[in-house]
Amino acid sequence: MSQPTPFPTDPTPFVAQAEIDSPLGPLTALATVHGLAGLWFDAQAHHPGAFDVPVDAQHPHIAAARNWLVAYWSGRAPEDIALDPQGTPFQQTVWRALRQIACGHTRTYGEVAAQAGNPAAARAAGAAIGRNPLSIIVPCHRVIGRDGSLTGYAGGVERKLALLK
Amino acid sequence: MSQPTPFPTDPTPFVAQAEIDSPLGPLTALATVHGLAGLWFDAQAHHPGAFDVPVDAQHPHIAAARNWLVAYWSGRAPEDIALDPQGTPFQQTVWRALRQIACGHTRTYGEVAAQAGNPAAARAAGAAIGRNPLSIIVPCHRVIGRDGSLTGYAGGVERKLALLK
DNA sequence: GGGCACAGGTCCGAAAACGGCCAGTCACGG
DNA sequence: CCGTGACTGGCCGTTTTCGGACCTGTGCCC
Repeated sequence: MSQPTPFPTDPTPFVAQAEIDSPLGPLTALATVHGLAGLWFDAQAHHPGAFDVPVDAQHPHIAAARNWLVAYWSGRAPEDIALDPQGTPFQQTVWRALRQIACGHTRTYGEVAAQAGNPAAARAAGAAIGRNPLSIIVPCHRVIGRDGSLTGYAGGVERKLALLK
Repeated sequence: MSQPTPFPTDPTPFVAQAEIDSPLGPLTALATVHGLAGLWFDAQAHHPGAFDVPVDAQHPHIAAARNWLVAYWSGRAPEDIALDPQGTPFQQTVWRALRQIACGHTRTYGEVAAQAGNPAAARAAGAAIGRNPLSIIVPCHRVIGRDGSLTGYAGGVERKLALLK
């Protein structure tokens, strides 16, 4: 195993990475053969650090991510792209639930937990959301506290607010 | 929860306890509605301490244990009795494996671990064996080191040796 | 060439700690 | 009489830490 491996066990190896600029700061994209595996703001919380993976800005999944972001920032509806985030089964379930939150809507942590199968796991859901490897694309920023507070965002609450614009 | 609860979570409550004498010293027996849950030498290692459970030497499962022991000490083959030890899944598996060691035979910790599903978990098996709540009945004393050494016994190595007679 | 003693090493569960939560209280001020 | 805010105590999956009834290799002594 050569990578810093931010994930417990690592079923699918990473094959390419690249930097992508954005209005909110530079992003690092990471891909497996199956799809986009990561998209982090540089220096955000839970940033997995540097990867021992070749830089390839032309890799299909990374190019797709760039196109997705271009559309997103320009206000158009991005097309679905192949995603392959690595995580525990529970985390996968939570992230899948997040993708179903339509643009412009919000959800509470408890609701996300319920949709993930366990209404009582709100706190665990919060932890899973915090570990979301696909910033922006998986809209973890659309989850807020039951009382309406933002409560937190790995990329910084100010970014969370900006994304909810 | 009123008991000292030696077990992580306590699925089945205890319903009766009693003292039983033996050639190797007094034993404390503990029962759930499903069967015998504990049989400890007094003052042995990992002894769970006193229980807030009524003393009932006539309880069916405890009486069965007493009969079992009488047969055992007299050299006869005891009949199977209902057991209900409380523990983690891994521990249950290990204890089940122990029961399959025939009288007069021995097994190494590694072999027990293998039978429990993970050949590399010899050390963890040792820990599980040490927590065996059913002294004598579950023959944890028939497990020895790969090199033949006794290596340990919660009730004291001298008892382990005596039981292997 | 055995046999024994002895340290490392490593590995695995179990137990404890950790949050991007939530509901239930209680004490205050409007 | 409500609304608000601080505080409390559970909840739950993950992560980290810990401890051990092991095992294997080495070195020394017959």
